[in-house]
Amino acid sequence: MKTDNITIKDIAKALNLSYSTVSRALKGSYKISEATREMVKQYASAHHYRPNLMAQSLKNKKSHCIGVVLCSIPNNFFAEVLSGIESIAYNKDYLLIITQNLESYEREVRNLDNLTWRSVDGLLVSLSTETTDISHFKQLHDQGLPIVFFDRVTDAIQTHQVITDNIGGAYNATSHLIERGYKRIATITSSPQISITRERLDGYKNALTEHNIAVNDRYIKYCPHGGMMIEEIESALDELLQCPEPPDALLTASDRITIGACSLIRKKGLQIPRDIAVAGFSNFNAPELFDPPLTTIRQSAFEMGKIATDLLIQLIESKRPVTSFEKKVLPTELIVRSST
Amino acid sequence: MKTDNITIKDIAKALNLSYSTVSRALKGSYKISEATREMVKQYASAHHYRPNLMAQSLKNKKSHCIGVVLCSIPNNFFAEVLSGIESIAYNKDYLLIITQNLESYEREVRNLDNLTWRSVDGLLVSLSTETTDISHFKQLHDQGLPIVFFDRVTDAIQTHQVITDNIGGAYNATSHLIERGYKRIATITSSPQISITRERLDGYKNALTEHNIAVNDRYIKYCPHGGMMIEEIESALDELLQCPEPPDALLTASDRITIGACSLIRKKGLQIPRDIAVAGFSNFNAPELFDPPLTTIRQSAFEMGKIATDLLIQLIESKRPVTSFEKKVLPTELIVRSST
DNA sequence: TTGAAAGCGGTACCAG
DNA sequence: CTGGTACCGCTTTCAA
Repeated sequence: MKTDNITIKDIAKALNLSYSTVSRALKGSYKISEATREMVKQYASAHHYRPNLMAQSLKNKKSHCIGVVLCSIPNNFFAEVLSGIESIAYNKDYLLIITQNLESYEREVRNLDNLTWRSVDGLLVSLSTETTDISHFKQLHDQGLPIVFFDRVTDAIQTHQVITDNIGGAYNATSHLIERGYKRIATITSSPQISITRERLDGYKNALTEHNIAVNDRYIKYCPHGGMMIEEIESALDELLQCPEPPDALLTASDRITIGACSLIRKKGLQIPRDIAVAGFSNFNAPELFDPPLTTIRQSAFEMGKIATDLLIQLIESKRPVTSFEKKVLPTELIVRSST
Repeated sequence: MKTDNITIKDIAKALNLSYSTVSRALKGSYKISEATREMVKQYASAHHYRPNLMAQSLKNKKSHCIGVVLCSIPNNFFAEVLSGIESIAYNKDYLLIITQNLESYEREVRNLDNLTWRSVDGLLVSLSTETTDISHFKQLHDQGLPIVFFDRVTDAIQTHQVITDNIGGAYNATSHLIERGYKRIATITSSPQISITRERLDGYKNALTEHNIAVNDRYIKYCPHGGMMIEEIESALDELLQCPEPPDALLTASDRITIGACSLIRKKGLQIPRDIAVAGFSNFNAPELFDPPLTTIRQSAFEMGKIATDLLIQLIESKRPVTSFEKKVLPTELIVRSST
């Protein structure tokens, strides 16, 4: 099976050295003569020596694995993040274990359990929409497992965070709608408990308030499962449309909600933007092909994955305990098209 | 670090048994008295015993890891496949190592090298558009590494394959275009060397021939990188439009090509389907929102991931060498919308 | 600077 | 049915 790799013992025998000498030479230890180190290294590379990672893991209690916790792989935004994660992880020779929880708290817990069993060296986490109790993460973190949160984060655990400028993104989009002349701007957003919802809502409210428009709670609708089920988007939309003064513009707070809402609006025979304008957070790769071309708030998803992974690997490989943590905030880009 | 798991030795000490007895009891070996087996199992579950996977791997030379080789994670089709792979792998307690090669042969080889170093138990492979020489896979396969190919496959290695009914999908779409009255049907497809290109082209040609339309080679354009670079789509499209008799309909053979072509057609000020009709392979989740709503050939991507993973795990866990291999062909669904 | 040996956590063979 | 022990491949004390 596999390539029958040569081991340290083979090298030792061939060179008439002890195992330990070979091991030290390969790691470039200082307590080794230049000559033997060179000899060993030469022999090793000539014979394509590759350390057995399982043996190393067993010994060092380091698996060189990173666990990824997120809701759904085929979600455009997360797929792009994953691509960024992969690009860094692979260059630094970390292996990825990817789990998806489909916005279920229960699956998140179960996946986490599995990941720790696999003894990952660190965790990249974006919380599920259902998650409020984060003790499963807290416990691991307290035991010393490095964690970096991205996108949907929590302040209850002291560690690095990489997020989008959700406040700014929502603020800009809402301001844009206001400047376009829309008066009754509603929003359909994700579940109330996750960070991105709070922040996007803040940006939305800030923009309204600054423009002297009263925030109307009837114009704010939540999708407990982040739009994973189309029904929750539909009922949110229906409630909005049945308002005495139905909204003339809509800010949608995620890929799934944006697409779902557009699709439903069309099904109801309404026209965008004539009947209702739509601007949404979305990382679709072709929003200009939509009918009408969609005004989107685009996030730096690939970048987010790269930065989070970089930070995590720093944590994992740091010799001394890290005590100061960063909160990286990535810019959004508002791309105005004819849906608004 | 991590949960300080209890080991077999701890159990042995606590119960005054030998390591081997405990080990056997846990694996449900027959040569163990009912009484001790029960006792051990009880103690183990009471103390949350979890076998150390690294130790097991080292001993058994099985990593319980599956390596995935594909071109790009954020590609809709592959993201869906991945989701299917994850769903099976996770249930069967396999870990995924995902690599992307961005359609580069060189990266594919390098990734593969890394995967084998990681000593994966098996491989799920979809070839890059650049790949013609598959000796890197062949060598591993000859050494006994289980491999299942999906989507972009090769017949040069005797193993399971899971593919889309590309011939049928392209045939149906082309026939549909013919029936709609289009006379000059062109196709922009992926690189000539990969299986899906050949098959989709066959389906396209079959449909034309059956309807007594001559196959015109000037109407067949390739994208060597599967449309990864927009320039290759653009030059393909330009050449088509500059034909003496430019096509009145276009069959696009992948997600990226479909989106890219639509986008370029629009940029050129042409209208779909008035100036040129478009039907394409695509797993976008909202083709009905496009302008115009897009006629698509949808593949069973999630299903493909599930089946491929199932087959691979069967291969991995099979006691006796497997000699008969399956070629699973998954149906496509032609969804007619107004772009044709 | 080098070598011998213990041990990481399991598994499996050989005795009894 | 159970215990003892060698070993998977590598790292790391402890001696020399």
